[in-house]
Amino acid sequence: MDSCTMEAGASGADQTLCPVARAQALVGDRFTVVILRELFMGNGRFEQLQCQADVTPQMLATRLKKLETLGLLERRAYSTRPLRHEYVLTPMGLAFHPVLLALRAWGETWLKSGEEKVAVRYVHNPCGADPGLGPTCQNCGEVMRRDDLTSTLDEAYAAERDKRWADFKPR
Amino acid sequence: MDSCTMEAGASGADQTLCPVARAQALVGDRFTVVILRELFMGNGRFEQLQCQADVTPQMLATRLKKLETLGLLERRAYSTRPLRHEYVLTPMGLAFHPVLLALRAWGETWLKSGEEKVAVRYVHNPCGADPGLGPTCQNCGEVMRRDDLTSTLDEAYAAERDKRWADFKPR
DNA sequence: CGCTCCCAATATGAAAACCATAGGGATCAA
DNA sequence: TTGATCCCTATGGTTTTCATATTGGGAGCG
Repeated sequence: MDSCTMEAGASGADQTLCPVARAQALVGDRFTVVILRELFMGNGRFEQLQCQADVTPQMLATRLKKLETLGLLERRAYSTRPLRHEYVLTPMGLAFHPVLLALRAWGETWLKSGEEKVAVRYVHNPCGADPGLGPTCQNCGEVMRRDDLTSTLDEAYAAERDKRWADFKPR
Repeated sequence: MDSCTMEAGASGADQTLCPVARAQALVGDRFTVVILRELFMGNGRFEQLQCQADVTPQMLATRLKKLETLGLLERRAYSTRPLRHEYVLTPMGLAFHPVLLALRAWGETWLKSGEEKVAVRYVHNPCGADPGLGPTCQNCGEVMRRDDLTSTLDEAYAAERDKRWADFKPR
């Protein structure tokens, strides 16, 4: 195993008192956040992650091990006979959701041409309305909690994902 | 200039419809987020950034150029005669604050030994109380907006930063 | 058994990113 | 002139990441 990839931040990022720097030392690379996004979307299988996060299997294996070691996710067997595992977020991993929500809001606001629609639309279950980009529901004002949200992919984004999977696994 | 460092996400991260992946393609490396943190703290000078973010000058220069190109910050002359610049966040950069807030909350919650105090304590100006880890003020319930917050560094964290600066610039 | 498919990784060598260190140009103070 | 400060660039070696191919266990099938 490549040791350096597994370490947090080499120099002193894991010793600083700054929580942002600490978090960044764990999560600050090109893949981890996107992998977490997939896990939040319910894709926990190796192949799916590799496809949708656009990661090489090596990087994926390394990241998953790291995240498991850190306690953000755990392996769970979804099939015993051909022993197969999927990756599931732990409470620590689930607690990361607000970061993704904030990143989504920023990306939707600043990184899109006006043409495009919101990639993932939510329904805020308690009030039944679209909560917007958050962090609070624009309709009822409550904080957007993951448990209270139902998500729907925009048609174009769903198509993009389907295509990726189709190209990844040619029939 | 090394071309690859400047590009977003190589393969297709800037073409995906997912705002998280897009944001991650810009910001997803070991330095950028910490640099942004420093800018939010008001440290806009090259040397300070280099010291507090623990980055080599080369990486820092590259990242600053990238962030300027992307529109998150701009160079501003703070001295004309020995022409010196500092780096200041634009609206697009300022809009990134919720992400740092979410990262801070996660880091404070999951990445600290119980011993340590909160590294940065806020006062929520409208209500005068400590808003907690957010995203809404635990006292008055309003969303934590950067403009409404006054920050104080914990003594230990302030000492850590002072020491870094002292070691960086030996008297 | 012999063959193939599926899924989850690993191996390997090449390419890119990154780091440590040193240096350079501009200004100013002594 | 000498030294000091600040911002940034250059060089060369180390580490990480990528692209591609391959392994290995188990199942299904003839």
